Amino acid sequence: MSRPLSAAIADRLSAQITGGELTSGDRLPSEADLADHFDCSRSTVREALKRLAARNLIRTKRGAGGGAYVNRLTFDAAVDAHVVTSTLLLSMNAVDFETAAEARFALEAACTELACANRDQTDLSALQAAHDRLAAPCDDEAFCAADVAFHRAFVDAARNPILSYQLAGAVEAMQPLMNAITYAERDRTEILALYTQLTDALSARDPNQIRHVLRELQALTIDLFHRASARRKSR
Amino acid sequence: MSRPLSAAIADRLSAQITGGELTSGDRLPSEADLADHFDCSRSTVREALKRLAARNLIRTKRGAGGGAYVNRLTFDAAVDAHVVTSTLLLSMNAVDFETAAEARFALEAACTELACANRDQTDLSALQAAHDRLAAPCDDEAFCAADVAFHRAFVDAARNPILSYQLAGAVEAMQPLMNAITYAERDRTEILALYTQLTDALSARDPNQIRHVLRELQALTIDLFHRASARRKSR
DNA sequence: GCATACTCAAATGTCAGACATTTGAATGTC
DNA sequence: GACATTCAAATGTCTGACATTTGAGTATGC
Repeated sequence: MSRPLSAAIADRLSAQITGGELTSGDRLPSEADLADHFDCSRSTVREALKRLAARNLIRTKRGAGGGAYVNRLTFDAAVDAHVVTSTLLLSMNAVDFETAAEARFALEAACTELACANRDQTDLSALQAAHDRLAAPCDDEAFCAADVAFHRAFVDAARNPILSYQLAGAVEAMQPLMNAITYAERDRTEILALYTQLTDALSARDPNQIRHVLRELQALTIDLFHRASARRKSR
Repeated sequence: MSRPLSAAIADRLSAQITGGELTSGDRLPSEADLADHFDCSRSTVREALKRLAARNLIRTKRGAGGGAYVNRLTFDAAVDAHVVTSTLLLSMNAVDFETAAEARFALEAACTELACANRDQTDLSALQAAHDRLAAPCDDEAFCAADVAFHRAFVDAARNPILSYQLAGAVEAMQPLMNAITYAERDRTEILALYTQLTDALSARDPNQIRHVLRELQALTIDLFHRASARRKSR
């Protein structure tokens, strides 16, 4: 029995869902029925169902009319999963900082044109609000959270949910790495100045200026990182 | 008991892994020990472990010296997960084609600069190979596979694994939607001509030309889609 | 001394049956 | 018609058992 039965059952059910045979809102048979159908015990079926639940493919309800229902995958849930995976990937694979920063800013630059074309007054407000929180005196954790909010506000300005979803992974997964910088480097005025320029450029719908600021931001980020690691090494 | 115990246990273990308390290669206690520690039955622990396994956080081995080991998340596994999630997200949320295409080509454009800077002879060969497979007479499925290979070769030319990982979701998740086009639209010469231009532009390290071709590709893709759906409606 | 075969114990994988708990729906009462 | 009661269908959990896998130690044969 090389492959556990519970995994095989999970695969078959999962294929039915991803393949469209079972669609959002459908109810799976009860655990007892599934056990009967797959000719195994209820525990085995349960383990299979837990695998699906962990991947957000189903949700289970107790009581009468309960059971396992095919989940509609929401953007929020997908973003969460993507962020977790990306973070883990970075932390487990010794990706060097410059590669990560390069990817991050390249992806962010991908939003430039669309953000200029589609940005709204609410986007500018969100950007400004995040900027204000960054400028106010705050602890490192709050600063980082506001930093993420700033970048997400920029991405969201493109008004393309797919793009926002894809980039959330890149932006938020960098957070632990960025933390290493801001925790060490207390002088945040340089970053803030560039953020101001970015906000202004988006307000003016000036893609070239945005690209310019992003390049500078990337250079500054990498520079800060090198300064931080040099200081760490010298101790 | 609002939240199932098995889910709570899964959360706690998962937090230990993502939080770095348990790192790649570490062995979790045996199911019996965990059951003892969490003061619950072995079945409940098992359901929690299956949840972790489904998310690729652990792998389990049977026999002596077996048990649950913290998995090292590989790029391949992360890409797979990302593609599945992205595909599901698109199929379950009635995203209109133009939004998806817009996101896809914006992301692809994000690779332009890096691809021009870092592209290698092997990248050009991979691109050419995919192009050849596209040009040869082949069935729709093979055409689509080669199409994906072409786009991934372009992305990989940026030589940034993080970027490749992020974009795999966008490129492959579009596949089902693209299928709808190529299956209907047999004339592939237009696409192939643009692909040739893209290959040449990358060979010449000409970012402006690449951006131009990508814009044309996006326009063509959307146009093909409209033609296909108009034809579908007229029947 | 070395290779092979055997045994053993520690784990996970599976099963069967039981009970607890939740919850919507049917039913009954006023 | 509004409210309380009962019921049955599910999931959630527990217990104990057995099957299976597998590495490590041990014995055997040469």
